[in-house]
Amino acid sequence: MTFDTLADYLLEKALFTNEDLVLIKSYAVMKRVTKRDFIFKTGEICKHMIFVSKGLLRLFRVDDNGNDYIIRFASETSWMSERESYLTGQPSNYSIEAIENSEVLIWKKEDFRYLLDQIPALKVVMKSLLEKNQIATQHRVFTSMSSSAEEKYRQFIETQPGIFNRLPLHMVASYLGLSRKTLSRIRNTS
Amino acid sequence: MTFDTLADYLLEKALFTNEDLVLIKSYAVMKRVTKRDFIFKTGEICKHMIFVSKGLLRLFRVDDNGNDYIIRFASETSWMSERESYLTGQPSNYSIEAIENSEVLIWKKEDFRYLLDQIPALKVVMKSLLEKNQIATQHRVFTSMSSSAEEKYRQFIETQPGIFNRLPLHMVASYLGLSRKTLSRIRNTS
DNA sequence: CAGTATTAGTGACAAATGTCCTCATTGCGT
DNA sequence: ACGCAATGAGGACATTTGTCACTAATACTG
Repeated sequence: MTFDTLADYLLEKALFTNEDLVLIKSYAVMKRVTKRDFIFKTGEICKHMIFVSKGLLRLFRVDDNGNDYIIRFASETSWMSERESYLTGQPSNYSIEAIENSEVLIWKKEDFRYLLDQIPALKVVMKSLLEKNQIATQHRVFTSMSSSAEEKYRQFIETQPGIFNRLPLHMVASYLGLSRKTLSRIRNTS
Repeated sequence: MTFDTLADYLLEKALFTNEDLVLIKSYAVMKRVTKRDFIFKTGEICKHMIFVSKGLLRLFRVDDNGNDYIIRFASETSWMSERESYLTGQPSNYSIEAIENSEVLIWKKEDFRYLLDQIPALKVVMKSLLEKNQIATQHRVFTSMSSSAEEKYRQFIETQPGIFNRLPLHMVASYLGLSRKTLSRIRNTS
């Protein structure tokens, strides 16, 4: 069942009592989304925290020319939300879409804040997550500047093997900031 | 005096009692660094939190070919540290160097953690800082993918005017992930 | 104040990457 | 099962960006 995935995940990360888990669950809404469904659209204000129990999501942004750039993916046992809008309360420039049929758990922002206050272990988990995310993003900035297209591609396969083979190549290109052409060139020079 | 800059900064951000400020100050060590001095070097473990009272620092990383890439700058009333090493306790891939003669306040990691525990206002300030930093970094990832060299340059001037005119151009190039040649081309096509 | 290091610019050329288009194949929805 | 949409590849060409080498101006240091 969908919530078990979260429970297992949490218990792996920190000490949660059964009551903690029940409380967390009580505020969660389970949602099934099918491939290509939007969970969240540009212009909306992000008022939810999302946990992916099954499937795969993408957070992306569209530029003035209509090209889209994937900021990050979230597969099973990953959290997803648009932090900027979530924190500032401003309309978001990003969208969240399901790449596969997925199952997610959703909490309202206020409820999640309440849970963070009530359950120290949850706070610890989320804080460590943020830190890791920050480190990963900074690393990505460095890689995007210092690595060739080919290196970026190889690194992506290495560091995200589980996700890589579930993605159409144009999404890999979008994530890496490359054109499809460049990507297909790289692949045929290996 | 150096510490006053911090006090003013903090009082602008949140409510601090006089005792709070005295406590924060009591753990701080003031340091003057001259242009080109390193505050922190690759390979070391980052065990300090730094506040820039005066001057300008850069956090950068060198790749295998010896090219360096600036991750971020920190001028007066900015915090600086290498979060990754600071959090993980692992040797850092980054260095911190003074671009101008600067004055900084330095706290030991343990002391700063203690201060965060003792002074809720400080925690609030630092947390909000992290969030802003996260948002800015994510935005930078998007810009690095979606914008041309020229757009990146224009955006940098717009968003960091105060820092821009204190930097040699090759550092702007390094921050933007461009070659010096590209940057000078851009500047002469305006 | 001399001398060295730093900085900005540029020409010639090479390499990387992008754009636009076409085509074949796969796979999904009705 | 059929048909359209999505996917992956690639040819031809344009554009961007980088590399290397050199010059000139400026700024800093002893």
